[in-house]
Amino acid sequence: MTINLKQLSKLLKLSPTTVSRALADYPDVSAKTRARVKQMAIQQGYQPNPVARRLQKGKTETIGIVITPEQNYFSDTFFIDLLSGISNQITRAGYELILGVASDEEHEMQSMRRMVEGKRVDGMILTLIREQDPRVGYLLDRDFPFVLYGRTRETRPYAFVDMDGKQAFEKACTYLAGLGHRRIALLNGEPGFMFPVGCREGYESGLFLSGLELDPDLIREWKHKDPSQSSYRWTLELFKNDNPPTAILFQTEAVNGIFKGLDELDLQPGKDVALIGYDDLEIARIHRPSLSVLRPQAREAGQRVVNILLEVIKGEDPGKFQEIHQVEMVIRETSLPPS
Amino acid sequence: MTINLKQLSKLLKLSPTTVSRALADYPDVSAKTRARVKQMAIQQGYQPNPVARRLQKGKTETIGIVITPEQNYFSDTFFIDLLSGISNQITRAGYELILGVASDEEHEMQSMRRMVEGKRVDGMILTLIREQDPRVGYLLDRDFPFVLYGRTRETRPYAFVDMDGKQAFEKACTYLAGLGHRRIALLNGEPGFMFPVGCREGYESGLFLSGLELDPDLIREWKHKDPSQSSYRWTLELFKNDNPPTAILFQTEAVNGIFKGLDELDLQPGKDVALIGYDDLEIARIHRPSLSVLRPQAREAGQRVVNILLEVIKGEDPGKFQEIHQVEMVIRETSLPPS
DNA sequence: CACTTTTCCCAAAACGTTTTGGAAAAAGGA
DNA sequence: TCCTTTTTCCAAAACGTTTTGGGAAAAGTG
Repeated sequence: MTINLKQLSKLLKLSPTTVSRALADYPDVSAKTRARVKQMAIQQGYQPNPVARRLQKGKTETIGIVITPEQNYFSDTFFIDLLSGISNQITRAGYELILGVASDEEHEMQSMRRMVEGKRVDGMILTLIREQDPRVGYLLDRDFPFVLYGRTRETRPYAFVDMDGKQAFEKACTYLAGLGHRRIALLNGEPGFMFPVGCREGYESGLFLSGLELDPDLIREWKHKDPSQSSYRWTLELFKNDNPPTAILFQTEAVNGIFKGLDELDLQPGKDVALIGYDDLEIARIHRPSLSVLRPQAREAGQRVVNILLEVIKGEDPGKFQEIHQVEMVIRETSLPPS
Repeated sequence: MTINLKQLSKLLKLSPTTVSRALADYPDVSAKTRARVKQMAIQQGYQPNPVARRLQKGKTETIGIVITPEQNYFSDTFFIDLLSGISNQITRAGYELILGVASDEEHEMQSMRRMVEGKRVDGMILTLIREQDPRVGYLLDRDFPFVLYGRTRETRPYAFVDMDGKQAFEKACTYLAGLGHRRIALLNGEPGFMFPVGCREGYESGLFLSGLELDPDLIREWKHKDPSQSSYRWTLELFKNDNPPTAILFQTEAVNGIFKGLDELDLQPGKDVALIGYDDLEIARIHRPSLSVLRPQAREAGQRVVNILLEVIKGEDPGKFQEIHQVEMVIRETSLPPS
């Protein structure tokens, strides 16, 4: 069916060596034959067999990622944007992306080990990072290239691309305080993961900068397994408070539960309670009133993750690549002053 | 770092041939040495280099899939369930899943061609199938193994796993008619794709079986690019009708727009208008009133797709594998009799 | 015991590239 | 013209497996 290096070289009356080197633009093949080779290669539709090249080069030209749908509530756009950016750059580099789907933490590790120890990938991309993440230690221990989308508690240097959740929540919090809100609640992500840590820091820092007191009653976490239900219940509890909040910060994934809770309490989103979510999901744009959000640039982040990983695979020092991306705030209709 | 076949065989004082054959359970190696080899392999953590094996075997042991997030509104659970079933079986077979992410139809084809012509995969899985789908012709023309999740208009035999949309919508339609509904609307998927064809057939057949007239005013399509907005606008239009419907059938992806439209019209879902969606997304379960749905078993379908593809790769006749899976109906709170 | 069959193992080839280490031919320098 | 340098090409090795095609030793058969 498709042509071979040997067959191609026979056609050209050249050695496979020369053909290979011509295609790779080595200087020791004359411009004339190089052109001749390239033309014939195109004409014959020659493409080097990637498996053979991988064997010879000792590289798989492949990058692995493991997703955990059960834990990571699959926000319609966020993760797909990230994946899209990742895939984009990987293809551009002539690499392959292999995907593992795991149901829980244990299978996640198992799937990753299969890729790493089975020599199936040159590098790993990690998402949904925990505060103590065994994957990071594992990869550092065997000096295997990887990049985190997120951060973890680890003293050894490693490469990561993270969204500045702290800055984002600080910005949202001071913005609301600037509007006159004095009671601002935080519905944070599940404990154990790293991202909510930054969110909380930003929230506390925002309160502090605005001269507001921290009230532990206004902070709670929702569960990955059941974002809507857990946030719904919390919303109801929240307003049993003698001194209920006038604004809520949260991750947009949990918005359905909050809407439902507010609806039940006859509170109008935006009017009676200001809302700012993290992640610009579709629901945020189509809901009436439309939801003010913090918008991370997931696609760009995905591209950076890959570019960095390729550098690390080349042997660059991972510690050099530690990026924290700013998050923009999009003001829509749910961030009004208190009534 | 990790051990080699040659190194392992040296350790065992055997030839690489024998070690390889021992591990592959060939009968021409004695039980004793086979046990010895296996034990040592485990002890040394030997794993055959997949790239080398692939070269020798002339198989990539890899399956490709291309997703198009822009077109395929990524329902939180449906596609992930499918992917999860796919990944599951692929891993079990010792294969790899490589993922392409394309932004549109053109890139979708391009990404697939890269996998096929670049000899990067042994087979392809296709989703989101169009009525006239160039991918199918392309793959049939070069006799390349593939399985469709869905169907297309193509006379040559090919393997597919499809959900019985016709049966599902017929069931939902007759159920609603049985409750006394006489005006049942259909908000269908985007034309050009194959799935909505079956939905419409089922809808029409359901009307017919219930002795109801078909009213073209009650049928419309939403857009993949913008499910909520398009369904929202249609909902508003629908009830401008002199003789508005008392029930709506639709794909759950479009539910947000419908809810929004009904809310604006002061119509209560379930009470004033019965609703049955296709796909059991999270929103269906958490919404109050909870949404009655048609529930395809995406995970099982994904597993079947892979098992079939592996058979086709082995050389089995694709025409033998044409499966249509039944879809169950889950009655919740939005399918009451008309008031 | 001589012959055949079975058991157990292995050397060499093959998969399709890229890299290594020249070598022949052409060009340049005196 | 002879020697050196540059240009241009290539044979052979290597990557790590599996498969092919035996071959020697052990076991069975008469």
